[in-house]
Amino acid sequence: MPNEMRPAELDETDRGILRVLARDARTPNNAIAAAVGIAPSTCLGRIRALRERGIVHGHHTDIDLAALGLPLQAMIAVRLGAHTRGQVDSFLDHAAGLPGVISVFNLSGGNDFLLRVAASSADALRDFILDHITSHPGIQHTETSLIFTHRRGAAALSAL
Amino acid sequence: MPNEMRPAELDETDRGILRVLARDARTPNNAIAAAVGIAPSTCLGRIRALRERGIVHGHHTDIDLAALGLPLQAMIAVRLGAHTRGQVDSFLDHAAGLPGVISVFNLSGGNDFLLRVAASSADALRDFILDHITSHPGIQHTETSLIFTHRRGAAALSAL
DNA sequence: CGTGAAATTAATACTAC
DNA sequence: GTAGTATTAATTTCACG
Repeated sequence: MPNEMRPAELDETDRGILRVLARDARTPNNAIAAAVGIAPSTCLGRIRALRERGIVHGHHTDIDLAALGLPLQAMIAVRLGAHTRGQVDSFLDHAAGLPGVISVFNLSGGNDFLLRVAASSADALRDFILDHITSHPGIQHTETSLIFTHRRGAAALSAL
Repeated sequence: MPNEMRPAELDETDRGILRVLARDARTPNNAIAAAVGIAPSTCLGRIRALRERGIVHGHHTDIDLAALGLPLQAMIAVRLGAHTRGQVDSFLDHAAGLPGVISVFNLSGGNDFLLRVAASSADALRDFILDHITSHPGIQHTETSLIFTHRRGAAALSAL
């Protein structure tokens, strides 16, 4: 989600901290400090500043959804009839709050939205689409693809 | 990425721990313990077990890519000519390692892959596609959509 | 499994450079 | 901005219920 941020001046120390945090967000402050060669107290201030500057959004744990009873994942492409800001924002809010939704993208091009969802079964996925997506006002078309596999890239790391 | 996991028996305590970690992966162990009503030492063991059982994959920090000089994000749909396992795996490995790639999905349906990428500019995005995607052997078609906005859902939380 | 106590290690304010 | 130091708090191990 590109927002209001300018390129922001990050020195090599900040980059090092981010590199460590991107790989393991639970790394102790202590260990981060050692990894980048500064004192722990300094490191603490840096991390706090990175959060306050909005460069660090948060820290999330990747949980195996299959282990939680959601072994299926799908991408649902959604097209709206109209494209007023109201329609778009309304659907975005709606979709982000639905159970099983991992992420929602608002896109340019033929499809307006892409939803990544997790489901317990093919039936549950179908029900999800019928109950929460196609039933939403203004939806013109949906198209669902199963996600066979997912791989995490290293976008953040490659930019550091 | 649905893999080999069975629904896995998670009691209410495990679920509580995961709920806390999903929201803030840097929550201290003893705060998690207090939140779910167990001793810190017990909590530590639970968290370790959740990692060993593969239920927790890792902890990642969300970094603002715009602040890192990558203000643009796009979804690139990719279609292969053939669909042998070799072709698919080869592209998956290739794509996941490319700079700026946030995630790679292997899908059913018309498009074989979906790449979420971050770029510094429209030119950089075009270069990325020409240099790394369309130049890859076996690529039949690509289609790029800009990501205007992204919203994180609460899939994990809704399953806990 | 769960715990509580003990030892080690880390987080956090300060202070000062 | 950076670090040293003192205090408070958290992590970790382990013997035991």
